[in-house]
Amino acid sequence: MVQQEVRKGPWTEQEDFKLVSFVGLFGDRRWDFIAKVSGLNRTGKSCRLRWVNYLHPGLKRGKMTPQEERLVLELHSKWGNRWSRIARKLPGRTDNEIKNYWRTLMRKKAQDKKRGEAASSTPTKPSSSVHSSISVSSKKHEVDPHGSKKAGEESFYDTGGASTQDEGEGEGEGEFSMDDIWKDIDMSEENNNSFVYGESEEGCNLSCPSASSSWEYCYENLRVMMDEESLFCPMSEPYFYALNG
DNA sequence: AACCGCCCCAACCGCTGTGGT
DNA sequence: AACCACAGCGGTTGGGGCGGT
Repeated sequence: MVQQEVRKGPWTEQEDFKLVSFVGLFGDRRWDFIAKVSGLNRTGKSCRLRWVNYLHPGLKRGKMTPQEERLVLELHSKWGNRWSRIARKLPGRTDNEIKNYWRTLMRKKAQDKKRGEAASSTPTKPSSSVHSSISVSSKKHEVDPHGSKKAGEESFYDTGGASTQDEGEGEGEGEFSMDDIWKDIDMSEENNNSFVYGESEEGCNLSCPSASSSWEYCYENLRVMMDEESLFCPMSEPYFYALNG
């Protein structure tokens, strides 16, 4: 009825603060609910996305390590475009991030290929050499705040490399030829599973860093904001009881 | 200095899966 | 068993920044 128009587009700092605070209160689950009670005129979906892809304290940001790049390639060959699944194996990385990374990588490859064909007489880049490390030294953002990614290795799984085992889900993870990496990841998962703000699901491997300063800063500000503006004080709302009682 | 093109990332959209009633 | 609401996923797009001309 009074329903204001749903906000879209980039999030403001204030919105972020609000969202973070409400997730802190109610956990990272009930997005529709959070969207409503927070007063953000956003959809639950939008809130979730913002949290998962940007605000979650466990996010790494920055360049993918060569290890991560390799892992992405491997996992994609195994599972195809199951980004969220792949993301679960990369602590601190989001499906969106991986998806974007992959997309960029594929585009570069496509371009390289084209160029190679253009210079057909002498194909300079034999893209057939699987796992030859192409260093797509993409000029861009070499030092950008969020960091850029550079390509890992070669291997052509366009976008559904999954064909091999895909649905098998197989979880044949054991026989994966990347034991070291797996161990690494398993360990990091075990170590990071204790995230305070939400009962992250099995998959949510956004590890909680030793309190990222930006996170603390953000949360502190929130408290202040809520004090000063006494934002609808969710504590006093029936919602609070509904959830906690 | 201005313009153009490319690249990256954040965010949206539509569909599917899942749990509750 | 059917329906509904919500969460999650994958695909796609638009904006902004950077480098090159």
